[in-house]
Amino acid sequence: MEAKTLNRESWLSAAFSALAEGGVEQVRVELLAKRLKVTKGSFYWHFRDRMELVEAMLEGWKTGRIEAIKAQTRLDGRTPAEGLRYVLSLYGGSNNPRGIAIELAMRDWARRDPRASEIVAEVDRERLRCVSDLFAGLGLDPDDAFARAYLFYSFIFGEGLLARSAAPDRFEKARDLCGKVLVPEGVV
Amino acid sequence: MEAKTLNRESWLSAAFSALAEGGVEQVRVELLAKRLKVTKGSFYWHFRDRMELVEAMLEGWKTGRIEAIKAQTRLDGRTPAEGLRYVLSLYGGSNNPRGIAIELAMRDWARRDPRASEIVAEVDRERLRCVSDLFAGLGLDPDDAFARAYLFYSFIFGEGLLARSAAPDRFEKARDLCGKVLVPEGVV
DNA sequence: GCGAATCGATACGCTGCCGTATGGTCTCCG
DNA sequence: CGGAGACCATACGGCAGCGTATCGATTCGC
Repeated sequence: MEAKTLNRESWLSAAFSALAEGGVEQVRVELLAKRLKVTKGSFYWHFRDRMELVEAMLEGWKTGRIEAIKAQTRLDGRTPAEGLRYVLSLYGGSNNPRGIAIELAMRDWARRDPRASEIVAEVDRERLRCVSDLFAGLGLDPDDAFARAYLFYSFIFGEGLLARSAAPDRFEKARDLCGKVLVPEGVV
Repeated sequence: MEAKTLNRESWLSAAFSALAEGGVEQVRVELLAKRLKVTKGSFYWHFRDRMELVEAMLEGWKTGRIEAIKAQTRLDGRTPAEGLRYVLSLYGGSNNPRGIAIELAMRDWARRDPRASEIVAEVDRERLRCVSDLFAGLGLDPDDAFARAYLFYSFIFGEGLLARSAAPDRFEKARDLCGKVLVPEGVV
C-alpha cells in the first residue's frame, strides 16, 4: 500500500484534498510537498509546473464526475423515483463531505477561471441531461423534466452552501420534506 | 461626489468589490490601494491591519443583510405569495450579479474561516426565519414552512452555482417553472 | 497665521511561494 | 560490477504581499 515512491496520482490526490479544504488558492506546490513529506524537487519531477497539475485536476475531475453521474443514474431495476432519491442521498446530507467540498471549491474556482468554468459547465450539462431523463421517466414532458432537474441540482449545491446552525434534527426533517417536493410521488 | 480624501467606507467598498470578483484571497491591501489610486500608507492610516478590514467587512455585511431581509419580507399590502416571488426575483435571475457574487464569495469564505462561518450562520438564521414566516402565512404548518424556506434558499444559492451553458431561454423557462414549484399557488 | 491633526507617499525588512539548477541516492539491468 | 535512469534533496533568484517607520502635504481650530 505505502508506495515508497510518489507518482502523479499521489500529487493529484493531495491536490484535491487541498482543494477541498481551502480552494484552488491552497493547492500550492510547497504546501503539498510538506503534506507529502517530500520537497518540491519531487513535484517538478512529475509535473512541469503548477499549471500542469491544475490542468490535470480539471481533466481528472471532469471525466470522473461524468462517469459517476452516468453510473448513478443508470437504473438497474430501480424506478426513476428511486434513482432520483438515490442521487439525492449521495450528495445531500452530511454523507460525503469531501465530495461536497470539492464540488463547491470547483464552482468557486469556476467563477473566476474560464478554464474551470468550461469544465464545470460540461459536467453540469451531462448531469442535467441524466437527471432530466429520470424525471422524464416519471412522465414529465421535456420542459418540466428539465426544470425539475434544474431545481434538483440547484438544491443539492445550494444545500451545501446554507449554514447549518444548530438544531440538526430540524434540518434533517426539512431535508426529508424537500425530498418529497423535489421528487414527486403522485406524478404528474 | 468625488471625495478628495478617502475614508473607511472607501476601502470597505473597494474590498467588497474585490471580494465579489475574486474571493477573500483577493482582498489584499496593496491591490486595493492600486485600485483606489493611492498607496497602502493610506490604508494603514484607516485600519490597524488587514484583519481589521476583514472584520469590518463581516460586521457590515451581517447588519446590512439582516436589515435587507427584514425589509424585503415586510409585506406592505402584498400577499405572502407575492412577497416570496419578490424575494425570489431579487436574488434569482441575472439581476444583481454583484449581490450574488458577494453572497457566494462570503459562503466560500465561511467554509474555511470560523468567524465568517458564524456570521453567515446568523444571517441565514434570520433569513430562514423571515421566509418561513411568509410560508406560514400561506397556511403551512411550522415544519412545512421551514422546509419550504430551506428549499427556497438552497435553490437561490444553488442556482448561482450552477453553470449556465448556452440555451439561456431554456434556463429562463426552467426558472419560471421552479418558481411555481417553490411558491405553490393552490395551497396547502 | 500657526500648530496640530489628518491623510498619504516612500522606503525598508520579512515571509511564502514559484520555478531552476544541480547534486545525491537508490534500483534495475546487462 | 558499473552505468543509466528514476526519484528526491538542497540551494538559489525572483516576486508579491504584509506590516513598520518616517517623512511630506493639506486642512482645521483657535
